[in-house]
Amino acid sequence: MTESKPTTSYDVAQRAGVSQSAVSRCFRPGSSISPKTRARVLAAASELGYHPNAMASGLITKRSNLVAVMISNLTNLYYPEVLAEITRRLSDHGISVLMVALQAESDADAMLDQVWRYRVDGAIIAARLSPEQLTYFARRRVPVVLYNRFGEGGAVPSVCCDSVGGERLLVDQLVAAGHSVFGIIAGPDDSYVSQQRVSGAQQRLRELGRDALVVEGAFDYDSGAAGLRSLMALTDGRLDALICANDLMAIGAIDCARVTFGIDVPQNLSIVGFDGVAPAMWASYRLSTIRQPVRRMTEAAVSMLMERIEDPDLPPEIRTFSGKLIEGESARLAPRTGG
Amino acid sequence: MTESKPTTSYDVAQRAGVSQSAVSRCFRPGSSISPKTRARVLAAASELGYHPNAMASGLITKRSNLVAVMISNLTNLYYPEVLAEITRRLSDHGISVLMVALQAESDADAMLDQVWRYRVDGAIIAARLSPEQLTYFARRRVPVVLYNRFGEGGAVPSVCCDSVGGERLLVDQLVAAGHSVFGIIAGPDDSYVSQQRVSGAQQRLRELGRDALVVEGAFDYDSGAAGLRSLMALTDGRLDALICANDLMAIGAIDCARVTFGIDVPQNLSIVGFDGVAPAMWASYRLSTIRQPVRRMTEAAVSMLMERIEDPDLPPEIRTFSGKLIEGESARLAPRTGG
DNA sequence: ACAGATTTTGCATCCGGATGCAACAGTGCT
DNA sequence: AGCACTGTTGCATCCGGATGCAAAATCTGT
Repeated sequence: MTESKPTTSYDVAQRAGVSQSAVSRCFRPGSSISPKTRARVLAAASELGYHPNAMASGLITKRSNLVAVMISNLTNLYYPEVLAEITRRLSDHGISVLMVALQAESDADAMLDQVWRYRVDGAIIAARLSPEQLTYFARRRVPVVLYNRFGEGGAVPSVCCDSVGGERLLVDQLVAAGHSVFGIIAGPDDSYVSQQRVSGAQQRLRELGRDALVVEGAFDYDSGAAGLRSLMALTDGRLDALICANDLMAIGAIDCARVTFGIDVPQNLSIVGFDGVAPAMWASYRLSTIRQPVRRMTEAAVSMLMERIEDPDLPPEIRTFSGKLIEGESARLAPRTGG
Repeated sequence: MTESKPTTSYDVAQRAGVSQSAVSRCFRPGSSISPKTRARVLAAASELGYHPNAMASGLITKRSNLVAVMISNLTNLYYPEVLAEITRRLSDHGISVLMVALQAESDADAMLDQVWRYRVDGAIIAARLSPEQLTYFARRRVPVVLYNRFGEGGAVPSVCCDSVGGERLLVDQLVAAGHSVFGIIAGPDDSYVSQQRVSGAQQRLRELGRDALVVEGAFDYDSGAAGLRSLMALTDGRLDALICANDLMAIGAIDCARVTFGIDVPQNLSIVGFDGVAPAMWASYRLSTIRQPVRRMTEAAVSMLMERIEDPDLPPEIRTFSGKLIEGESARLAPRTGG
């Protein structure tokens, strides 16, 4: 038994003996429909396997109920969780996700073309877009929430984890525990998160009268290892505290320290990361890091977006969340106060 | 300068001094348009920032250019790469991804409702759906490709990595290397992949006159550790070869072996996994495993789907890919022939 | 320059649901 | 019964592009 032609609201209307309008109103919350008619229509609909056509309704209501979620490097361990959370929360609002996975910066325009064609109601962006691309959203009045990014001098709503505060926390602990030779492995230098984390750490180190060598990484495992090798060379092996701009590089550095240099972490070298991804908690690493409150951040991102879809004129807002220090065992930290 | 009202093909037509039909034909490959008109239209379109409305065109062509990608546990380390690959490949075909992240089995129906509403042209499914849900796709004539699943007795097109063959390879090597007490940590027992992997391993062990204890896991890190503890208890610590149904459990088991039991892996216990996820290659693990050819598999999934979108009457087809043995260092394997 | 072949163009209509408006039914009250 | 009022319903129309068809424009060959 194959339903060859898809059922429309007219089919349902005919079967239920009502007008097409009535069917439409049944599936549209807030419309005026008598319980009796509603029941008849819903019965007919389920017999026919009817599902309202989102394209037709989007066409006339100008609401696609689609939100673009743009993520640059999905393989970053941190983002899958974010994506899953966001998708789930949006679907609670009856909204589906148009997935946009960006590889290089280059293909962003081609991907954005898709976004425009589908007339998404909004976008959550965890990818690097150019200022022009961002303002284009504004020009088209498509609400946007940036995730761990910062755009247009604060004119774009964003949800961030407090990188500066997190790094200060880590630095305080490392300094208090008596470390002396500091190294930092940054992320790609066009990354806002990396800039924040690195400068947060540097600033606090300076405040405490310390200094740090910085090398650039790429937020991935290999560059953590490579970064450590560079820093070991630069410090003649005297490095004793390593701050990595994310967990993945910290993990790469830990492995490299142990395997390549035979260094005991944290006895002879403290390594800290940032993010709180799942592998950071694994027994081989027990990374000392700052865990981003993903649940609260995604919830904020989604609710900020929904508010702006309802009222596009809401002023931009930047919500910053504090990360939680995970003591772990990859760094010698100051003994807990009152512990 | 805010474009308050979105531009339509009529606006572009007016500006270019042509009819709306001409504009439409400019954006539809294969339509008859003179180069001169085309240029005029494209100029006007770009001046106005025009993007065809995918909902309007989908409504009339009955092609949404949307494909649902359904993934159950995004946090599984293996799927993000699959998702990124699939998204990229689909977008090469001008198709966007409607992301469906399933948490529990329970909410599948609610999520599917979204899928039906958007009249997706097809679906790639890496999630457990009920037979009814799967046949519903067929009834609605929406082509589907399963990813590492098996449906309806082979009546649904699928792309799989050869679990049985992979496990045989691993077992052969483990047996040849002289292991004697085998344990298996399975995945959830409703997982097709787990069934295949476990029975593949068991079958080959039996052929070689060996036997294995099996405990159930959940495809995650913790259940790898828990599984190892169970097996150690069951074997009085004599376990010397552990086959895990995926890498993540193998990693959990390695950590548990080293940290909880102080066992040297692979000297006193060989552990193998399956998938070839990124962390499996990390220096702390160097997991001996079977790497799924993700690129080739996603390419196959996408092209199989595209073919069936063009011609929905193509017969089902199951394409199985062989994984590649990664020797790693988490298991003592047979010396390579000819090595 | 002209008939005929070919391409380009515009017109009108369609896709499937949403909604303002007017007609209609049902309710409560005098 | 009559009237005002709230609650339902159907009609007609609209959203924005796609496309069959016929008219118009361009090209071909002589």
